[in-house]
This record gives sequence, structure tokens and C-alpha cells, in this order.
Amino acid sequence: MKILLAEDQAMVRTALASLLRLEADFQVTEAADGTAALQQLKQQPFDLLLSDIEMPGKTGIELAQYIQQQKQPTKVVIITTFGRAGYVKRAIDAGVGGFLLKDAPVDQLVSAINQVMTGKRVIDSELLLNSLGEQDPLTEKERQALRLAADGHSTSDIAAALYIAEGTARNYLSEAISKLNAANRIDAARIARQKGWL
Amino acid sequence: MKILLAEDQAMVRTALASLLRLEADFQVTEAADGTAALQQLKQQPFDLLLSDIEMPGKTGIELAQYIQQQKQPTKVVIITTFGRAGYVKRAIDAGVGGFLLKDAPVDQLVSAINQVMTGKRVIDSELLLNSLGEQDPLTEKERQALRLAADGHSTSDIAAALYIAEGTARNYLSEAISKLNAANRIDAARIARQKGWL
DNA sequence: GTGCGCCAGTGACAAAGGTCATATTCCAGC
DNA sequence: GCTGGAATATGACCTTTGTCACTGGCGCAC
Repeated sequence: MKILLAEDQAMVRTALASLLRLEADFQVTEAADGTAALQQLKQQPFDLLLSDIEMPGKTGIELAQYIQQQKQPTKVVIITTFGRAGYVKRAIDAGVGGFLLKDAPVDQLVSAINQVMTGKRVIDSELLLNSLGEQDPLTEKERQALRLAADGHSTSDIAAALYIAEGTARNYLSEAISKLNAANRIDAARIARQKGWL
Repeated sequence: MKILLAEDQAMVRTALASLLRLEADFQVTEAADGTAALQQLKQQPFDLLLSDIEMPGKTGIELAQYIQQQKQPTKVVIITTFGRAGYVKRAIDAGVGGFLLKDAPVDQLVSAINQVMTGKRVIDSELLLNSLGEQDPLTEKERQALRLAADGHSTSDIAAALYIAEGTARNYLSEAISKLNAANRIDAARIARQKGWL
């Protein structure tokens, strides 16, 4: 079975890869970031993508969306530190087969991989419950603007980056602030990030 | 050789533990947080403590300080996600033998463990440079103001929290922005946090 | 003891951010 | 084909934020 392992922290990646290689029929390829993983996916077929969410380049969710769009038969298992509700919904929408927290032991990861390969869905129960609660109120533009604002970019930078007028950029941020009951853009970004909507 | 492995993320902990156990003479005990690790240290002697910094209960640095105070012969290797300069200095002061980023592969961890056991110091070179380079230019008030601003509090909130006039609060933030070459308070907070000054 | 540098503190003013009214486009439902 | 809702878009208006000039206190060097 060919597995692509995408995870940016080298120690975690190499440790997981070494362990998975101990399983007789697992053939593991490593990718250090989202971009490298995408290139691998384009070059050769894999049976399974095991990916972190937060990585430089592309996120695990974006990789799953690519696989879905290309109608590749590759199954996807996401592992992540944070059990943010927003991620779970987007992951399910992207056809992800498994969603685990790094809080789970490795045994559980191996058993999840095997379950997903037989076509089952394995979503951490705690996460699933969370995801049923509030859902992401932000539009895509609002999210983009908020993400840039959170990195300290000024309104004019954001407007330029999104090819819109400054007033529009301010408006998106204002809407985000209002939807999230925040005091200002920083507060809004903090709230959105905490919920996994950013 | 008896090793105590303290790391809160179960997947990372169990993966590292399994790999280290493959080495013939490594005997690994796991601790899921700082408090559990401290209890283990009190109950039995270890040759080496391998610890994350950021954990619930006690941090890896605090564990190293305990070992130093108790004059235990246990060596300490710290592994962490963020190479914040502030941590490195405190770790060296606490007599830590090794300081690695999770960005390093597992092989390097094993070789670092062996080196530290022979009495050598292994500090990630990038980290060492960082800690010797720039030093924190912020005054305590500036840091407090910046921390509150980063959480999305308004200037008037900050002024109230620090018992100063709004103008003063704005001035602290302005100085911080200027010292850090930032575009605004958010940018300044991001830079300061990244350098470990917040 | 006087001058210097640094930190703490303030208010006036200019620049950026936040809100609101409003317009256009697109799509789902009738 | 019309209606209503949601997303996108803009500019006018007021509030918050950032900058600057200035004052006072404290410690330290000469």
C-alpha cells in the first residue's frame, strides 16, 4: 500500500514514517510541506494521503480538495493538533475519510488507516460533536481579508492584494467583526482562528 | 539507559517512544504532562529526561530547574516546536544538555541523546545564533500593552488595565511598533511573539 | 551637583480603521 | 420572469489608532 505522509515538523514526520514502515505492506513517501505533497500527488498515484492540516504551502484540506476535484481514488486521513470545529466540516466536505487528533496514540492511527482503506469513515468523536455546533458564518472574501489583517497588513495592503477598493476591504472586515461579535479586526481574527474558521 | 519522555501530544509521544525502544539499550518511560513527569522524577532515577517545553502542568524548563536544584545526575534534552530565543537562554541557565527543534529528523535526536550522555552540549545552531543575536528591545510596559493589543483589546481597555491614560497606552504601542519596524500594533505583536519577546 | 540617557506619562493632530446607506450581480424558489 | 436573499462592491462619515513634541522622575557618570 502506497502512503504519502505530509507533515512539516521533521521530527514528527520521520518518526511516523519510520513506524509506519514497520508495517509489512506500508510503503511510505514523505513530503515536508503542502506544495511538495501536491507535486507528489501529481507525479504518481497513492493509495492514501496522511496529512497534517497546518503546513506551509498548501493545507491538508486543500490537498484533499485537489484529490476530490481530480477524482483520484486516493483516500485521505487528516491528523492535526487542534480540534477546531471549522476544519472538521470543511474536511468532510472535501471527502476526507479520517480525521484524528495528534492527541491519539499511534496504534489508533494505524487502525484508522486500515479502517479508512476498507472504505469506512473514522472521525474523532469529540471533534464530530463540536462540528455539529456553530458553523462558519464568514464568506470567502471576508475570510481572506481577515487572514491578511491578522498578519498585520494594513487596509490598503489588503485592498491591493484582493483587487478591491479600500472601502470594500474595510467593509468585509466590518462584517466579519459584526458576525463574530468582536471589538475590532484583531479580536475577530482571534475568534475566527480559535474556531477554526480562518 | 533509563529515559523519561515528557510530551503532551499522545501521537508524537508514543511514536518517539516506540522508535527509541528500538535502540537496544534504551528503556523508555512516558509522561503525558509536566506534573506526571515530575512525579516520575521523584519516584525513581533516570539517566535522561527528554522533554517538550510547552506542556500542561510544568514546562520542560521547570523540570530541568528541578533536576538542577535537586542535584540529580539526570541529563536533560529539550525538544520544542518554536525556537524562541528567550527559551534557549533559560534552558542553558537550567543546565540543559541538549536543545533541539522538532524540525530536526529523529536520527538527529538519537545522536543528540548519545552525545549528551557523554557529557557534550548539543544546541541547535540556528537557535544558538538567535539567542546571541538580537535582544528584547521592549520595556515591560510596552510588552504588557502589546500583549493586550494582540488579544484584540482596544486602547481604552489597555489604558484601563494598566492604569494609564489612553494617550500613554497609544504611545507605548507606538514605541513598540517603531522598535520592531512594524506597520501597526498587530504586526508588532506578531513580530514580538515570533522572537519570543511577548 | 549637573548633565545625560532612559523610562513613564500626557495631549494635539494626522492617518487608518469601523459603520452605514446604497448599488449591482447572481442564484434559488415561486 | 419576478422576487428575495446573499455575496460583492463602493464612498461618505465618524471613531480609533499612530505619531510627535513635550514634561517629569530616576539613576549613573563625570
